[in-house]
Amino acid sequence: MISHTYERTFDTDSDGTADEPQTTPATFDQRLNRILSVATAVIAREGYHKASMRTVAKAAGVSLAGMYHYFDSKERMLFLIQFRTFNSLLNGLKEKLHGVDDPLEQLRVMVRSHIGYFAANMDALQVCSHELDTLKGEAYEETRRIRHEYYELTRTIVRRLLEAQSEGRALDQHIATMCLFGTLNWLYRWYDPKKDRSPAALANHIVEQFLYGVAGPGAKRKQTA
Amino acid sequence: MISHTYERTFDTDSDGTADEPQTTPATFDQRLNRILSVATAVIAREGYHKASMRTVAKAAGVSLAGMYHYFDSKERMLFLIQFRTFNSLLNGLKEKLHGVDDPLEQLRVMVRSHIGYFAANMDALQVCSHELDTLKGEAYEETRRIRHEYYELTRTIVRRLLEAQSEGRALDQHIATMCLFGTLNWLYRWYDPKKDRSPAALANHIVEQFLYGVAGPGAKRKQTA
DNA sequence: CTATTACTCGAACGAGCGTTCGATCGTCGC
DNA sequence: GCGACGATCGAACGCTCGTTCGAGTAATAG
Repeated sequence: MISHTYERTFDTDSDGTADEPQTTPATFDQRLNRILSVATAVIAREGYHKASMRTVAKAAGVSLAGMYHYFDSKERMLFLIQFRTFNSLLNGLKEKLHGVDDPLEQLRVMVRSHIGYFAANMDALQVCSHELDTLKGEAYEETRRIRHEYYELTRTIVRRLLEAQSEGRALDQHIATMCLFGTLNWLYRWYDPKKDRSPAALANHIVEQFLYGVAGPGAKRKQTA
Repeated sequence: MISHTYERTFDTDSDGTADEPQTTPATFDQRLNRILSVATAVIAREGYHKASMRTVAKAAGVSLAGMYHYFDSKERMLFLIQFRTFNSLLNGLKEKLHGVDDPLEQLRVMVRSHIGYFAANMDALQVCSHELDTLKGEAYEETRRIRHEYYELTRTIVRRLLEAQSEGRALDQHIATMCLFGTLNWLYRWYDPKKDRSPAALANHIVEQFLYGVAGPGAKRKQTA
């Protein structure tokens, strides 16, 4: 009853159209997913430390004690949210990147994938961006591994982009990548897909700006003081 | 004993070399500043909601009850930290921007100023970036006003930069500005002035990349799918 | 029919929280 | 000398927190 908490199916379609009759109204995973989804919304709104298990339980329609049949602690609840989100994000990117070789197109795919995922899972990505350093110990390391893989994937794209332009500019690939992540991870502070322009349009804008800057391609350079 | 809490001197040099003999070891403002400085460090490390008044008091070398002679609540303590930081940041930028007319040079000044301030006040800027939505009501509005002025100042620079290049690219000034802020506000997650390159070098990199992108000036364009 | 299992919950525990109270100690104006 | 005041603190209050416990229910297996 402890170790089963996240070894079960990931990426459930979250749709209970099974062929079995409704002996139980939902499977364990479906109920777990619903609680995690509610918890994600609450934590996104109030922050991890301020959000209480009581609030989440009430919002999810279960008792306080009932929560502890799905995870053994509040910290593990956050871990599940982050782990699943990072996993989805990474696997989605890997999938969409399959067969794409041109680094410029790879960048487009990466940014579109990230912003698309953000638009579809705003709360989850907000929690992942905001509570990056909240987890401790082993749980932190486990999420860090996934994030690092996501980072390496992106940095490789950036490196190839930087190599493609052979001018003497010494742009550091690590800094360039972190600037891109800064742009993307800051989205949750201001971007609202329902009010602002579409995710696709935003992705195009960000790619364009990341590639050619605000001064535009072919702009005359001034020396750097 | 309530209303005096932040109408006093800002921008204190935080250096207690007064000419008076040491009747009291420090003035009220100096002690307040020291407590706020310690509180900033603790909040930067643990986050606002997890950081307790007891922890801050212990770290500052005062009793728990003694804290409440300097601010009437924990929330006001955070407000003071944020208000003073945003004020310093904004006033510093305004000052450095004085007499600079070229928008390209203005951008350079803005990024240098921001990163310079960050390197000198990492904890404060981390707290301001991370706890942006923690304050509520009037206190939130007051800090928002300063942030908005800082934003407008930057957006004007970006707008003039975008106007300078008359090509048909439709880069949105708001999005472009938020991308820049994303890059800058995300610094606290990865940049360490003691290990990484100097603030000046980082500022140059970011300006260069923001202006001309990673594909470089004069790069051949491909149409956007 | 019975024993087991999965699940849910009300109630409580102990710890930590922000804040307040009342007393104490110096320092200064008078 | 003395009352007022700024500053400080130990102790406590009331509350919320994460977590646990034990009882209860319904479905399942033998």
